[in-house]
Parts: sequence; structure tokens; C-alpha cells
Amino acid sequence: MAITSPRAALKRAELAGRLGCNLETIRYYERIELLPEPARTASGHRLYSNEDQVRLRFILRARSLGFSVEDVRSLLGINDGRPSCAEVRALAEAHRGDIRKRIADLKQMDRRLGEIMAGCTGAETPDCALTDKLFEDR
Amino acid sequence: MAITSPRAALKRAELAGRLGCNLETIRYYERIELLPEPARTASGHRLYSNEDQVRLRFILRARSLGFSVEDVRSLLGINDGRPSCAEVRALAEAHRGDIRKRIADLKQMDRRLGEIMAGCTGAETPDCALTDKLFEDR
DNA sequence: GTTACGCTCTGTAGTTGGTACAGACACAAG
DNA sequence: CTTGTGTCTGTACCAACTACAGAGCGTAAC
Repeated sequence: MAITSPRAALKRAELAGRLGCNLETIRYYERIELLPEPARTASGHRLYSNEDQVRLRFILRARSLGFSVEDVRSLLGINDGRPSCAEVRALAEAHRGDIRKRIADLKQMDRRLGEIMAGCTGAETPDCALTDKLFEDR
Repeated sequence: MAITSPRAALKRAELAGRLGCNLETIRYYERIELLPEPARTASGHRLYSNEDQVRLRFILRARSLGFSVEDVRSLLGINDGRPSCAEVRALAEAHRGDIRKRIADLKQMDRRLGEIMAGCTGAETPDCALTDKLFEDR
């Protein structure tokens, strides 16, 4: 069996290295019960199976898509058992709605910022149209 | 002097109500020294002047434009004295860059989510293309 | 006068999703 | 056998609030 085989038991840093996450993140996910308690060596070092690796990869991917930890919990069926495709779809659509709302909010922020920056000349004086506008009485 | 005059001293809830922020936020800003300690009644209740109100409005507006608390501190000249227009502009431009990066990240997330949702049919079965893709070995 | 209700006071804990220690032990190389 | 690196545990820290408990104050009604 090759050293890099996905079936070899991995230590924490090896798993983190493979999946490109922080070392401590793994322990964190274990603590909040996204990951099960792994096997241990006699002296207590964690050993991760291929199954653990698959599960962690799932979690990291879902997180990178912006799903919250609670969403991931649902997707993994930790709360109410494995979700149906319909439930997954509903979750994903709600999440997508969230993302789009955040984009819209940020765009509005950018636009407002642009408006308020107009007149901020970049002079070396303390008179600044931007701060003036934020102080205005309107 | 009319009751609603901007010069009347306001209690905490009145100030929060006028500016539309949470009650506790005001005390929080005082604690982190964005707001100065206000005047007090004999029995210790806070009294906010018009100046306090103007300053809080500035803070809330800057926050609503996405500036961090530290940014606001700089804009208010708490750290290094009142910033020049050039400094304000630099801060605002850096912040705008941040916003645009966040928009780009969210758009990519939305796009990836769309890709991964393709094939998630919404059936009442546990077989779901979305979760399958997140579990995949790639 | 007093009683009831609502507002304010203080300090502290909880939120989200990790990240970073400190101090103690384990393991492998030389 | 030592030395260096990796792992263990628990706990503290980050942003930017928000919420709450328990005590005190203010005022209007009765």
C-alpha cells in the first residue's frame, strides 16, 4: 500500500495538509460534532480513516460554497436523519437566495460609497467631502 | 425649546430610537471608545447631547457603508489625529476594493452553487446529485 | 403615600466559525 | 540519549454586536 493511498490512516496534520484546511479546524469540527471522534493510537494520537477524510472534504466543500455549519449539519443528516433530495434542494435554494441578497447589499454599499466619495478630492487638508457627508444633519 | 429639538438631552433609548440602532450598541460604542462618556443625571442615567447624536450618526453611517470599527476610529481621528482628505480617500478606496472582492467571491460562490445544484432534482428520495458531488473523490 | 410598571444601570455571557496559544507528553532520527 | 518536531488538552482571542440577570430609578395612577 502506497504511502499516499487514501486508505492509509492519517494524522491530524497530514489530513489538514491533504485537504488544505487549518490543523485546528479539524479538532473544531470534532468538538462541534460535525466529525465523529476518530480512532486513536495507544498514546492518544488521532488517526483518520478514509471515511473521515471523505466526510471532512464534504464539510469543507459545503463551507466553501457558503453553507453555514448548521446547514452542513442538516446536509449530513445529523439533526433529523439524511435529508431527501427535495430538502437538500430547498436548503440550497434558500442559501442561494441569501448569497444573492448579500451581493445586492454589497452592490448597494459600493454604489453609496461611490456617491459619497464624489467630491473627496484627496487633498492634503482635513476638509473632506466624505467625512462631511457622514456628519451631515439630513 | 420643543421636545423634539435636536438640542434636547436624550436618554439612551431615545437616541437609539432616533437613529434606528439597537439600545446596547450605544453602550458598546462607549465601551470601545468610539463615543465619549456622556453626561449623566444625578442618579447616573446617561444624557446625550446633540454633539453625541451627530457623532453616533456618523459612526452608524460609516458602519452601514461597511467600514470596520477600526476604520471608523481612523475616520474620527481617534488613533492619529484627524485624517487628511487624502488619507480618508485612501481608506475609502481600500475599503471599496474589499467590497468588490467580496462581491466577486460571492458571485463565484453563486456560480459554483448553480453548477453543483444541476441534477439535484428535488425528488423525495435520499439520492441527491448535490450531496453526491460534495462527497465525490475528485 | 404607595404601588406598579417601565426604563436604566452594571457586569457578563452568547453569537459564528474558526485560530492561536501554553504546557505537557509522544515519537523518530542521529 | 538527546534533540527536535508533532500531538495532546484546555482555554483565550477575533469582529461587532446582542441579550440577559439582578438591582435601582422615575413617574403616573390609585
